[in-house]
Amino acid sequence: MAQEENSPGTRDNRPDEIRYDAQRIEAKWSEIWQQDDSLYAAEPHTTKPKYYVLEMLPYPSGALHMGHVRNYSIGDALARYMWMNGYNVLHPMGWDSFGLPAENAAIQNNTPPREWTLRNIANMKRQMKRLGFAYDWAREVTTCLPDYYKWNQWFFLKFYERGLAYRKKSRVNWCPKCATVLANEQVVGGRCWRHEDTIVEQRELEQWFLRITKYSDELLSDLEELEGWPEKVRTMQRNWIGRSEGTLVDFKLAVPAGAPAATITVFTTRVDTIYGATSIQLAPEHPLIAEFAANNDLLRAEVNQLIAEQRKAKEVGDIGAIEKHGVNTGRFAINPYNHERVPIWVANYILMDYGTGAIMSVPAHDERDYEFARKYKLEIRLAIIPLAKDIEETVAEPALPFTTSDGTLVNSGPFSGLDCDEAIKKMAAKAEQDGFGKATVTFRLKDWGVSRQRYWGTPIPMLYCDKDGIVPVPEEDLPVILPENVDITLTGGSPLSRVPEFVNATCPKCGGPARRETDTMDTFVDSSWYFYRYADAKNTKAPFDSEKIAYWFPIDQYIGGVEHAILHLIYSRFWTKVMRDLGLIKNDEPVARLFTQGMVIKGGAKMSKSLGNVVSPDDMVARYGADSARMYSLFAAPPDRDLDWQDTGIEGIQRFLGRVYRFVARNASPGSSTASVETSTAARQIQRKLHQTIKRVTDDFQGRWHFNTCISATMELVNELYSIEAAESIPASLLAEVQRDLVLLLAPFAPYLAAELWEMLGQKGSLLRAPWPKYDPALAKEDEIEVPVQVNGKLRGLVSVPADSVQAVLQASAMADEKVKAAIAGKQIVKVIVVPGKLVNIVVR
RNA sequence: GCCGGGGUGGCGGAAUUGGCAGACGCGCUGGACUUAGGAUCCAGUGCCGUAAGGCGUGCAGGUUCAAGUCCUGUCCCCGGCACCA
Repeated sequence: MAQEENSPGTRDNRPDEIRYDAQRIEAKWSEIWQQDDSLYAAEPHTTKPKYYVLEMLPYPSGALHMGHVRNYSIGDALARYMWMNGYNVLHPMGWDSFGLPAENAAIQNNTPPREWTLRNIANMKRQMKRLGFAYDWAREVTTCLPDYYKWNQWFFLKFYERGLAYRKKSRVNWCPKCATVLANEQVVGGRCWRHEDTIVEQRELEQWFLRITKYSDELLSDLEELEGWPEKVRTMQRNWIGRSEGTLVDFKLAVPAGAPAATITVFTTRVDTIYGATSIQLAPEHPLIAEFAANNDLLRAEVNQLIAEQRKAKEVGDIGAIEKHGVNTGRFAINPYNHERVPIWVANYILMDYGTGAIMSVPAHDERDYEFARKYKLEIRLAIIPLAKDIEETVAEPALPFTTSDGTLVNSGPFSGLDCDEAIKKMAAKAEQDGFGKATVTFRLKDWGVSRQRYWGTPIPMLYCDKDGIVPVPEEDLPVILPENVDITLTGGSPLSRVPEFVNATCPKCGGPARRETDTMDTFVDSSWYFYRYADAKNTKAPFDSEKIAYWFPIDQYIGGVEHAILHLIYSRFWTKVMRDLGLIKNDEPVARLFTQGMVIKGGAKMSKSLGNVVSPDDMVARYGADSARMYSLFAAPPDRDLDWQDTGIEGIQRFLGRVYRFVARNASPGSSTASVETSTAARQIQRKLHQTIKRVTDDFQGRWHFNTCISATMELVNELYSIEAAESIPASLLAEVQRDLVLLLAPFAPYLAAELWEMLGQKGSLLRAPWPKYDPALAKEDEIEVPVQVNGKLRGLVSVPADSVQAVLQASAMADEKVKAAIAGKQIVKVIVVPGKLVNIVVR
């Protein structure tokens, strides 16, 4: 019988007690695992099917938080399960290690960003190893090192060659706290994604953009194919891309005869309602307004007011909530369909950055226009009669005509009588034919601004020559190394611009002096393709070998937080499509299946320093062990939901692991039991439970990933073992089987304990390559079941019958039950419903 | 406003196809072992009721022999999008 020594630190455990000492076991195996870095390596030449499981790489902020532990525990359990099922598994890890916090830390602590970052990586890597995650560290990717960012620069040059990277001056989002530009995707409700209290300003700057909009249609349509992605994420991306079909229509300004007439182009999805247009509404920042206001200070002031209102609304984060407010410019435009003069207004609900910044206002068929028209007493003119079925609900307020439903056109000249759908087509065709408009598609998605006015990022490999203009750095000169010992202050402008050795360069075209681009790349560039690098992390000749990508991609399972649903996950889809078009890869999409796990919260709130409810993984590991911390993060909730961390909950897991440990330790060398599985009902019961448990855990891995129920199933098995063990001895052969399988079932969740018990059972070789247990449906089947008996739908009794009992037997047993007899005594039986294997319901009157 | 997800004991959560609501864990109560118990083992634990029994899955209806699960309406919570023309 295995025995534990007393640990000196604990109060005298009695010597005959076996104690689960997680710290001792985990220290021992940690040591063994450190010796062999190839332990979790994928096999280079194998006939096994491949499986690429990936968790989103962390930013090296300093230490892991429980959200990481949960994320990696899910991925690690899956990786181990797939290994045990005979797959060639790729399970790598890396560091998204460029970014602002390193720079901010540098300013605060006077530590260079590189040093700060590498120190954090070392610590987090230590934590990951201590938690026992099975990563192939030989493939580690660190994005802030030149061997990685060189390829960011290389890709940038390829993008540039293809016109997918370009420089332009435009209004961009500026976060004063970050002291840099932000991409549209990094602005949330008008605020910085990293500084929720900071309102993003607009600045006019010259910046580098990546032409993601070239792929708008494909990014949208391919979402349909991503059946392994959560619907929620697909919807978020669909909304973000924001495709909208409509028509552009040119309204000419009404001017005195002979004068040149400017044009206002409006975008509308409902050109069929254009005969109901009673005004034009311009965005306050529309370029034409400067002209209108040239000699009109009052108008200028009023428009400035509207601009201020829009800005205010953005700050509040609810642009729909502000009251509609507009100004009549006193000008008119001509509706090209009916040649009618309509007044031109400026309104605070029109956005310059969507469509054309100008709309035709149709109060009768648009809610916002309706509201606006009523406020300013503009004409409301009907152009659509809704279909009969919609009339009752839409014309609830008959005083004024209003409907947004489809229907039949009226008051619409030659188009009267058409259905809306047909009218849209014909009217767009008419516009195109007569040269005053056309059908078009607009997107909400904008090109990706990647310039950042900060230091800690990939230098953009571009030069500016007075003679040759913008000149790309030649490929052979890559990488453009990010210099060290740079003075980082938030004085504005890029820190690199204050490093003359960096800025001053030679033009590769003319050999004359050139100036280097001093902005760095958005860190989302780094994470857009990092998972390809894992397939060939050490390649110095290319970002990767295409053959290797063809083998590993797409990623079979990607796991991470939903907060990246539109940032990282849309950029990396874009990057994949560009790489495909460059001929580097074959796959259209990077990720076949995506899983977004819930957050780890405490006391109903997100963990945060200010709330003081942060749970530290190091602390949990020290108190309960890595196995308990990992397993609890899987047990406390299904992985897609938020998890409320409770310290008493993790104690329960530790207790359970102790029960497993003691059971196996006590019975590691089974004695000579005379009982046999065939003769002992208790043994049969254990055997059945074992096979049922294997089935449940296996099914959950294959299907819905509810690891919480996997773990409770295993707990039930252990509870059963305890209750039987006390009563009688278990046949030696069965005991050996059940111990072995129990350890295998735990291996994905509690790798340390599983390794220890595996050894204790005298098993040789890595548990990771041991085959996952198989269940036998015949052995899992119940012989006898308890069937509930209802009378009028209320539970009145339970009868024990053979599992395969036919209806008649079930009914007879039910009728024979004393409680049931009492319940139906003196009543007339109307009907008896018998569902074999489920229940009996007797309906009486 | 639109699109997702959710609402079940004191708590985290089970119930995959309509078929014993509350698995498993926490907490709590009691017991055993013990010099000791914050270790371990055993038992109990939805609510009301001494009991028989009744009531229970946000709320109100409906379908059904049978509803947490299906249908209609409604309220609340979380996440995303939003004067998107």
